[in-house]
Amino acid sequence: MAATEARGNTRELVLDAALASFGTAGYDGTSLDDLAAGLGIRKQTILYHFVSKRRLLDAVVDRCAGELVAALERALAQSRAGDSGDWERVEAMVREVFRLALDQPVLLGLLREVSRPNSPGAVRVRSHLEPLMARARRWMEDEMAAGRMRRTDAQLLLLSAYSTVVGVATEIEVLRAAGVGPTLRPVVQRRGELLRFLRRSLDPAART
Amino acid sequence: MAATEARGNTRELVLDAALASFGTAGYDGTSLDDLAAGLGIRKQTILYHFVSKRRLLDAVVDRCAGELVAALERALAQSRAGDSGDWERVEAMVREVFRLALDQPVLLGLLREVSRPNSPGAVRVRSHLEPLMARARRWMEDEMAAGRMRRTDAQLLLLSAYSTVVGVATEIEVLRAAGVGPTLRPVVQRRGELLRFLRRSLDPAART
DNA sequence: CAGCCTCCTTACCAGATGGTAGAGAGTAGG
DNA sequence: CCTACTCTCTACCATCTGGTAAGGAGGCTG
Repeated sequence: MAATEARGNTRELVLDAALASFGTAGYDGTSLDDLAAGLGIRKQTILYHFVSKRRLLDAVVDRCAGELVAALERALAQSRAGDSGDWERVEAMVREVFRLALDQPVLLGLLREVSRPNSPGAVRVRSHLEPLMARARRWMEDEMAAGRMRRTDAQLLLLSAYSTVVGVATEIEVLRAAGVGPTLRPVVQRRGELLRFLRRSLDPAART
Repeated sequence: MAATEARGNTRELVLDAALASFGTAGYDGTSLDDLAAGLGIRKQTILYHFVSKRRLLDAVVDRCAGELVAALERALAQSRAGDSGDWERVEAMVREVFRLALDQPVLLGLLREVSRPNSPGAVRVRSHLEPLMARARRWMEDEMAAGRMRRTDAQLLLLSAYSTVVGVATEIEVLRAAGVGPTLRPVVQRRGELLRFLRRSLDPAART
């Protein structure tokens, strides 16, 4: 018992620290001992809550994916409220994702770590993202069929957008490594590029 | 003595395997034992040639950086031979880098691994890239001063281009993870985006 | 042959890692 | 008061890690 504050939220604190560590040091580069030491607790406390390191990663991924889904759901609901066109809806989603990423840069770190081919978290992330992707894809294909969207390869477009977001993570880190200070501008630029790319690909009213 | 083929090139074989493993499994995720086992040799043979795991990574990075520099030097020489304008020269360099990346996708894996914040190889890569970047930056700033290039933040532009290349690495992996087959098209697309971006930023003759 | 050098090996180790077993402390309910 | 449950701890372990020490086999040179 730490006797300090933080009574029942050890679990959450561990998740926070794990998210940060997995995102920066990577899964292999994160040791439970170090993680615990950073929190002033013992490694076994972590294992009590999460059973194994692997499951801890899963829990971190689950929580983050939950936040992402919630954010997207919110953006979708809002853009549905106003009778927006397809393009406005797409833009709202993209902006929401970037907002989430800028609010919590650690999320990007995890995303990048987990996008690595042999990452233990990759399958878990996939299981969360796949339904989202499939849903988005179906929607896009319906809109295309209805002539409200320009015809294009929906899956490839979605994956490209996804990679762009992951790429933002690396860009932020590259910039920080190079000693460039506030990283807002390039991120906003990437967002602009992505939006332009999507618009060009999807919006029937956009110039080719 | 393996008694098989491969006499004096054990060193190169180790470098090849290490490049692949560092690029996919990461530095921490690569064990010397596994690396050696994959080559049918003993871990100590690796250590004989490279002294330590860290130095092995350095050697891998050095070799890759050497290839990159050579490729860029070649592209530069060629574009100097013809009396190309600035923009043609920039384009030649970009195309050369992408060509190298497509020829040897493993290079991208390493680049991504080593672009991670706390990566042991990060400093080594920086020491290779910094002179290149500084040189490019000086050149660009000269051209800007002479009015042959549009004025912009040279460093930010270079870092952005760099991130784009690293981003290509993640994109390829994302696509492969999603089961999308030949990854040529999206890569070419990224190259096109980068070239367009650079042209817009640099070429005085380009449309805004 | 002797000596040296290169290359790869076996033998071994200290430290870190993820994980197990079980006890202690606090709290709630009967 | 006793029991049961939750949470954290100490103690311990098997395994894997990068790394050291030393030896053997082959080739070159004196």
